[in-house]
Amino acid sequence: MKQKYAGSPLPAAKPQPGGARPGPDPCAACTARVLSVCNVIENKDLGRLAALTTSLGVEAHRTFINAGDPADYLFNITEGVVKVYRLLPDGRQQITGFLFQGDFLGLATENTYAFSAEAVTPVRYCRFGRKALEQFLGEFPKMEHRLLTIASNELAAAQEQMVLLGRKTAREKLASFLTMLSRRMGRLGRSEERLDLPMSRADIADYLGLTTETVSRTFTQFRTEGLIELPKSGGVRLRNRTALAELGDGG
Amino acid sequence: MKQKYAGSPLPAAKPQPGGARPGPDPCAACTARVLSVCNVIENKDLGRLAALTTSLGVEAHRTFINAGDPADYLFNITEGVVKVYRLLPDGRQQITGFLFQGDFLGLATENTYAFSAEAVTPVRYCRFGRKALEQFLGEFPKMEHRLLTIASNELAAAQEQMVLLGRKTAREKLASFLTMLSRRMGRLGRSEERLDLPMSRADIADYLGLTTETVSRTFTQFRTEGLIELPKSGGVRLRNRTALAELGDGG
DNA sequence: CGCACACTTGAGTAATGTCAAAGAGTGTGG
DNA sequence: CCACACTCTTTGACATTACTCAAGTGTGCG
Repeated sequence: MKQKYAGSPLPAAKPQPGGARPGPDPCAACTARVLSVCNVIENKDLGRLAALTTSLGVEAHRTFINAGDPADYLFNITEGVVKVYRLLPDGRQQITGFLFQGDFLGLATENTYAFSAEAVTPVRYCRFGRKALEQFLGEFPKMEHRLLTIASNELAAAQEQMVLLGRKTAREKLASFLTMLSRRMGRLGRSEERLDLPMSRADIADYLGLTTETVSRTFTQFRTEGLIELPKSGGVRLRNRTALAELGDGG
Repeated sequence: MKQKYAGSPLPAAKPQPGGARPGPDPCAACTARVLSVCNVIENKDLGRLAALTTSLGVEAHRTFINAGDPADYLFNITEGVVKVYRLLPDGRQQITGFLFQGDFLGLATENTYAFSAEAVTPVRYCRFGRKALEQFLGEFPKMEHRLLTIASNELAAAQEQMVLLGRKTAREKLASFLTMLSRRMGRLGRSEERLDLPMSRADIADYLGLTTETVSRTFTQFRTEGLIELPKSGGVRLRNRTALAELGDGG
């Protein structure tokens, strides 16, 4: 199996970059805090937040939210990559987003989740009880305000993705995807040129509304055209980010 | 021109169902209030809300939000149908949503709008200054909470639309659209069987990621199969809503 | 009455999907 | 240590859905 992360055991409490560390006040030590919803809570109140939080790890390929399950928790990804998706009855899948360090997950107005979420790599997250978090939000309106900002951002991203799915060609879709990922990694302080691509071709296809074959062929096209390199070690190197960004914008 | 609403003049202050009426406390008289974000504000505070509000009307086919413009206002649709859309540089259009009575519009985190909005029929809306509304939200956290609920609902709808755009066939897309519209009209207390379809075939196509021709052909198919009727007077009658709903769900 | 516009229908095309097979990397067990 | 099995990816041949281009129909408005 080529799968880089399959079955790798995930130590329950191993301190790692971006992970919430165990201890009396894990939130204070959380290296993902600056990236996340928690950054609006002052140090003196972090203990309160920590009290609602459980830090958990899941191995790659484990589904930790199932569509239809009671929506009892909200999540904050502290490490790893998550895919959020919906299924049609016959198994067709649409991935609605990939989540990274600092991303928030679980906003729902129904009593059950309308989506599923699966770890693409080994993942660590903080889990909040819904009821408890709602009470906390009542006391800290700053956090509710922050959540509204996050939701607004996601809404804008969702609209952008609708343009991609409804109106872009396969080439434009893949170029958009690589550009988005590159910018995302930049914001996380990682390389914008050399991307890991932890998700499979099938996942990329299910995110872009294509098939694996079309994704693969388009990668090959881009390589042939000198836009990217596909090292044997995996991942992708963007050789011409400007051209990719323009192509992705339909220019 | 078949266009039912083109150029029809819109009296600036004519009282009409769902419209905010002029007067000392227009919000108190607003028949769209129960449907909208404003329903969390108690009667005694409605005057405060009314003070930030301007009730305006636009004629059909007028664009009242332009992508790229400063995001100085938020909107609450009180009457009519609005399309929200994004454009690619070469003119390809993706409609991200149709808005009806009571719908809220304008959440944005950037300083400029990332989308455009155009009246499909004559439209009336309440307009809030962004700064003023933000201050108001600080005083009425209930309203901020309500906005978060609205944003969460929209997020769920956006994910549903991504499934449609990325994974459904033309038939499934149109069936989903008709079903969604039918349920929407039901919630507004209108007929779920007899739909107006104020938007053009081109708009429907731009919403579903199709062309007008494909939308037209699929309508004809549905009519041939006895799923719908297409009266000369316009609109559509759903003859088998159950079958349409199943088709739309990919069942 | 006739133009303008939206909608429908038809014919042919192109982009992407489907089906099939081969290549490549990784882990397992002999 | 090597061979096998497994999965992911790539590539090829072909099929199909939906798009493009084009013409024709219908309706409202000037």
